[in-house]
Amino acid sequence: MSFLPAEEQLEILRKGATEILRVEELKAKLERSRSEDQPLRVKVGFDPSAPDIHLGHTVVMRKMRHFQELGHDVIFLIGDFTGLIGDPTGVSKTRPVLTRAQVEQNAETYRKQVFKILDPVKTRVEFNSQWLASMSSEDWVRLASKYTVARIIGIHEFLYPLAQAYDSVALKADVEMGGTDQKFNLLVGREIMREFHLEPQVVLTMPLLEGTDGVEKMSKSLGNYIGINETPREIFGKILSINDDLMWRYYELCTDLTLVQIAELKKGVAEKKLHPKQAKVDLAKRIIADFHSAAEAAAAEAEFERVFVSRETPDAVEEVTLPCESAPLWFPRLLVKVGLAKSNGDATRLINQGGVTLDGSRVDSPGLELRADAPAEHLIKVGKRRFIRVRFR
RNA sequence: GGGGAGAUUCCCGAGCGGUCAAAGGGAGCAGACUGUAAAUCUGCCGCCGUAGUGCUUCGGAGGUUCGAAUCCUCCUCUCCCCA
Repeated sequence: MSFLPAEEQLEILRKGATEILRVEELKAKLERSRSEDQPLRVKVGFDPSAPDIHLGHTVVMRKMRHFQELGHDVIFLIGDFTGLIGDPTGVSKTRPVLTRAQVEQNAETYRKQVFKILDPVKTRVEFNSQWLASMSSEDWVRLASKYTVARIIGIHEFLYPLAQAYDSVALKADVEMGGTDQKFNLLVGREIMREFHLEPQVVLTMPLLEGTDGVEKMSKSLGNYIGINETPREIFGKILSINDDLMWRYYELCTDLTLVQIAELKKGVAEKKLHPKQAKVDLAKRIIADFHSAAEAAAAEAEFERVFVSRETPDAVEEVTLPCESAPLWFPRLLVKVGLAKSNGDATRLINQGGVTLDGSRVDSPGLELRADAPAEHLIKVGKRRFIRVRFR
């Protein structure tokens, strides 16, 4: 294995990073790694309770891949033990205690998704319960004594970063990465490693990606996320619906285009040589190609054009099968049944507002009754994008 | 330990005996305009087959009243100030 010169590696690693503490140390580590022909150990911790990876997570994962491409080892650390404590950094509420089996299952889910981005050969998956669960109270006291807190904080607020820091000790991490919200925890790792007479890890933080609303950071609980397991069609739609300004952010953090290339695109849009929608379409295709394939990305685009520009029916529509009934079915009730409305009143409202289409024509009266006494098929559309095919059988 | 302030529909926040299913804003949803963008405009935004002197909702439990989100009592929780 031959490594690129430290300077060149550094340049790649720097792209997109918010902060590197400290750059000189990273450079020194890269140089040593090169001269000794030893890869660096790059550690990133993940929460075991939320195995649905979304675009926000991929920002850091992309950087992990950069390390892999440069020949380094990446440790995908599943915080099954720290998960019990709960990270005080986020707004996370009390977490349910996960069983061994659940953790295993979540880990499996992680693996499936993670390797869409990371190189499976160069990725080590570890669980921190491996070393943390077996620690005695004495060990904990000893560990805690290595860190002085200036201000008085809650015990678990203190425990979490400490445990995370100990992970770095156990793994002898050279680099730890995380979102900017992780900075404090990552820095604790440096200090604790010093206490253990290890060379402190370099801390690299990546920006937090805004969700589709463009305001809050992307998170599952806020519902503003784009999951990498979503269908190409869904991802395409979600990306197309983000604000134009936000698209540049996604370009920077979710593609491997260089800053120069991105600036070029921006300029194109500013000079009206490139339609912003086209730029967004390209973005969506790039992202989909990463998690699925270029062919699927192209298909998603074609589908999108058909459904929204030509106003045709998508080819994959969710289907619901209902038994035939001799009595006519009140339409609003049907909407509730298939999950397109919350209540009859809600359904009625949607109809009154002209948002409901049945078999291609607008439903204009909430009093509509549908015959359901013989097998039949209907296509219902609510709003611009919700389709359901109902089958009576 | 002492003294204050408060808990309202998804969120913020008004209401302080009837005219309150509860102002206003945000979010969300639908429509118009578009590039399913943003911004903007319009409408909706508790449930009940659209109806009523209807039902359920204003932290929880009781009480006072013809009538309570609004008053009283107790309870739970949150915040602030003094020690």
